[in-house]
Amino acid sequence: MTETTRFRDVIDTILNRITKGPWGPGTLLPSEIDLAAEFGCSRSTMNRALRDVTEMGLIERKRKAGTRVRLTPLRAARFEMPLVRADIEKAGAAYRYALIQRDICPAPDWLSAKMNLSPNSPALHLICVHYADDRAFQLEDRWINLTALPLSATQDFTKIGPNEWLIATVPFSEVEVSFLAKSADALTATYLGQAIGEPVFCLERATWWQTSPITFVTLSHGPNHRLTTRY
Amino acid sequence: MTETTRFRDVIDTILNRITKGPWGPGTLLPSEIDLAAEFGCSRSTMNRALRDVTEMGLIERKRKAGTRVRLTPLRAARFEMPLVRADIEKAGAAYRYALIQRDICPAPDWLSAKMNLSPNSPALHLICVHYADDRAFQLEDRWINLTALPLSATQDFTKIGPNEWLIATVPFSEVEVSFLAKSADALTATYLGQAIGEPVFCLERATWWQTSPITFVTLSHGPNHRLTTRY
DNA sequence: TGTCTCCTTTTGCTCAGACATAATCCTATC
DNA sequence: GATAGGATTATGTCTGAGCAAAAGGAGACA
Repeated sequence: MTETTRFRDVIDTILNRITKGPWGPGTLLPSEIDLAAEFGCSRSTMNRALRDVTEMGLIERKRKAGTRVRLTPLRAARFEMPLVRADIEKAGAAYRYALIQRDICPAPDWLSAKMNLSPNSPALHLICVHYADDRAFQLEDRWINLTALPLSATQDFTKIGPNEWLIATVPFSEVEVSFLAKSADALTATYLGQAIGEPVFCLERATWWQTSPITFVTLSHGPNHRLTTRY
Repeated sequence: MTETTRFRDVIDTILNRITKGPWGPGTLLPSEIDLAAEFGCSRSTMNRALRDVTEMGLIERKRKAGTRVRLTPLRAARFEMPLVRADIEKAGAAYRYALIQRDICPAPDWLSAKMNLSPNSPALHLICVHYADDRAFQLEDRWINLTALPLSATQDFTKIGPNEWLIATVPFSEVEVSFLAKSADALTATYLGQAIGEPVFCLERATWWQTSPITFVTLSHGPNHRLTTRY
């Protein structure tokens, strides 16, 4: 009698066979139909199980070629990145936002290179701080491509942060996210209340919409910040 | 004529309605059946589309209560964490591994607390370095619960790293991963070739198997390391 | 008023069958 | 032997139907 659901059972068995069982790295699994027969379920169910295992990063599937256990069984983890506001309010703190600096200037070279902008195209440069109970929680250093989003030049960012405005305004399509550790520079140190050179946990996010670059942001966090997930 | 697949079209439309259309945060969507009728597809297809959007983190679903747009539209990102070896070899560098230190001692308090170990239970403590072309790439500081995995005490970790051994030996079930930025301590500085206090990008991973704690590891990376994903 | 039970709605999952599509394999042809 | 094209096969997707499980709501009853 199955306690849990069918496809979850199937997934468990598959995981076991991959990690300890006979299906070592590189193994070509039987076809969906054969597996469905073996497990006594329909192909739909087997398909769903195998799709889920694929998402976990353990197998690769190609039409006609079949299903193969990856040579390097990587595990993929999902990280949720809520709005700063939600993040702060969920922790029970009061959220406050402040615009520190606002500039319109040609995009610097590193930005043009990273986002594939035409050289010297105009950009809106914003620096903001997000506070949790009057403690600085996150420093936001954002560039917005004015060619793609001229509307942002007239937007007043003193009340509503650029992040929330962008989410409400632009549909996302392509996003590149990076996590890294940086030394606090003068600006970061000042606003996050750290010493220069102290480690800062940063998230960089570049966003495109149908190949047109929209925005690039660096989010720097205060000390001891960590991003966690379970699975 | 649909260029792409049906459920992908449905997803796109749903995303559009959420981000710009009439379905603001908190909206209660129509039932699967009604939506399927509106979109001219079967409930299965609609179900898959809605499940996918749920996975993206934009909506929440509950039986009988219905489907609701999340108040805080978080976006989830998937990060792949391959084996160090695979990571290094993919970059075209030669992989080398070294065991620096091996200890058997009672688990320290912070570890017992974090992993929910009984106090002073024996643990195997390993420190290893992973090199890419003779440059130190990653420092691995690992604790293994000897009560759950007594086999590891007799395992020779001078040739094969504990990570690869564990992956091949223990089926994983519950994993907690954190990213954070640390200051390099003496040990890290020595083996990663950095100055003390320099920022280090760290990954912490705790692993359980059926509620029994298996291992806790801190992976510290050299300067300028970053973890990136696109979606 | 409070609580307990039963009913209904909505999502969760499974099934069998079907067609579409990619990619490999094989064969005919030059 | 090389190449082009068709047959084969495994996955990708869709359908319509049905049962299961969760949970809100209504009504009975103390």
